[in-house]
Amino acid sequence: MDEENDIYEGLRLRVTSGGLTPNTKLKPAVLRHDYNCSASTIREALFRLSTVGLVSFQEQRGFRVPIPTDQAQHELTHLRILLECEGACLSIRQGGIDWESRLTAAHHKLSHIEKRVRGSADHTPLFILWAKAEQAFHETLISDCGSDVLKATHAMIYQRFRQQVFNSDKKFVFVAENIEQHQGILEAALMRDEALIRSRIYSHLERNLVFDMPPELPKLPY
Amino acid sequence: MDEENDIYEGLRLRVTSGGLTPNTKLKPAVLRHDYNCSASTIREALFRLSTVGLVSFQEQRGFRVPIPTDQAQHELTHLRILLECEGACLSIRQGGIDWESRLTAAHHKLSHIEKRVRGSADHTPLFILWAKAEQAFHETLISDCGSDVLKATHAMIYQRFRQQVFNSDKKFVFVAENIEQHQGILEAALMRDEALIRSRIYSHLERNLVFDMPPELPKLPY
DNA sequence: TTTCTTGAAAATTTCGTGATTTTGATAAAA
DNA sequence: TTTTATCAAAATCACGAAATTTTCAAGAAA
Repeated sequence: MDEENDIYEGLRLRVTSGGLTPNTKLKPAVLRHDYNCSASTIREALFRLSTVGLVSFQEQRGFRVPIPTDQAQHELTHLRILLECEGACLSIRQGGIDWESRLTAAHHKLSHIEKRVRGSADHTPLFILWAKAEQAFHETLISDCGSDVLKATHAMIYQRFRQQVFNSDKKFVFVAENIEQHQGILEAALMRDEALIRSRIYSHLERNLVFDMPPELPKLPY
Repeated sequence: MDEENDIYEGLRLRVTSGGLTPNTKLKPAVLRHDYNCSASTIREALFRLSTVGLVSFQEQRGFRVPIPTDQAQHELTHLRILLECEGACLSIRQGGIDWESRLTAAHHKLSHIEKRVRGSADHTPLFILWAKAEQAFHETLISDCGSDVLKATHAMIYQRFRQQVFNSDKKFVFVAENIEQHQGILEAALMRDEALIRSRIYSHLERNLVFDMPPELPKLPY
């Protein structure tokens, strides 16, 4: 089980950003050769991935790479907004200098990569790097919310979101506006302005909402 | 795998509302006899349960019934509030007569059981029945939100919440106020009053929040 | 041609076993 | 008394193979 986790991570990477065609069959008997282990071990890892929605599973029909749909993209984006707004606002209230510091650091790394991406014609080679940095930034944003459950739930949704957009036809994973949007989110965090950070997180993710969102929600009761 | 799912469900019921002492070891070699299958099959089901947080797992140390903590209870309650408020408000906007009808039906069932519970001294025999009806009511509440991801996420959190309170010392699973609170939520839904239903969902779950909640959140940006 | 059956090949699920690791009791040392 | 060492019993993990189910191509019937 030392390696079991490596296998899990390896497979996760492949189904989220490995360039696999959606609906591709994932056969334990084949994949075992790539990881030098038995089919059962692969099966177990795939099973775990299916539980979090990263591979689809049908009994007696094996595992497949999930098919991206507009509906799924919308739903995953919606939940990301909900969880990240909540986590960011709680972090603003509870986080200290340490949080600000870690967030600034994460943004610095991300920003550096994004500027390199903007310069180069082909984004592909930098993609893995960028994806890691972007994930780190968004996770740091909610890191001081004080809720492991919220963070774990967000991590699950974020992974599926990343898989969805990477595997969809319109693979415009990187958009130039990201740079200023990430900047804006960082600023709102340092200003400790909850309303502003909500609005900026929403604007940042908005383009992934394929249907109309409900116009406006009233105050939360807490 | 016909039975695999039965085994999964059976084990889920046992760890969530089976009266097992927290931290109890779950040994595949022992449990296999209860389900008439091999240890590997049990292991696989336990693994799936651990992925959603319903059993704890440490490599080379096997599976255990999770230990309830105040922190976990608080976090699970917090997320339930967040997801149910969102799901209920979306259902108010998008749900039709059918939704109202299903919700009324679910409440009717729940209400009937709750009145029986109030009368009897020992709640235990009715508990399974009540738990199912209460889950059905809360799931119906968000059923027309239009997001499978939101519903699946809520289901996961709800299960863990139920396990948490059932396995905690203070096992006051049923409180008399539930009756009027469920009634109040139903009314708010039928009135299509989003602010009111948020407030009532919050009040309903509030007593499970063991720490202070942040005072107030501003408007959401959408 | 289209639809339905047939059956062999392929894939999936379940299972028992051996290798490895942890556990826990007992004894030795500090 | 407290801590450390030892080692047998118990539990966990990975594996390969048997049993079951699905897939799909080729032939029969409509």
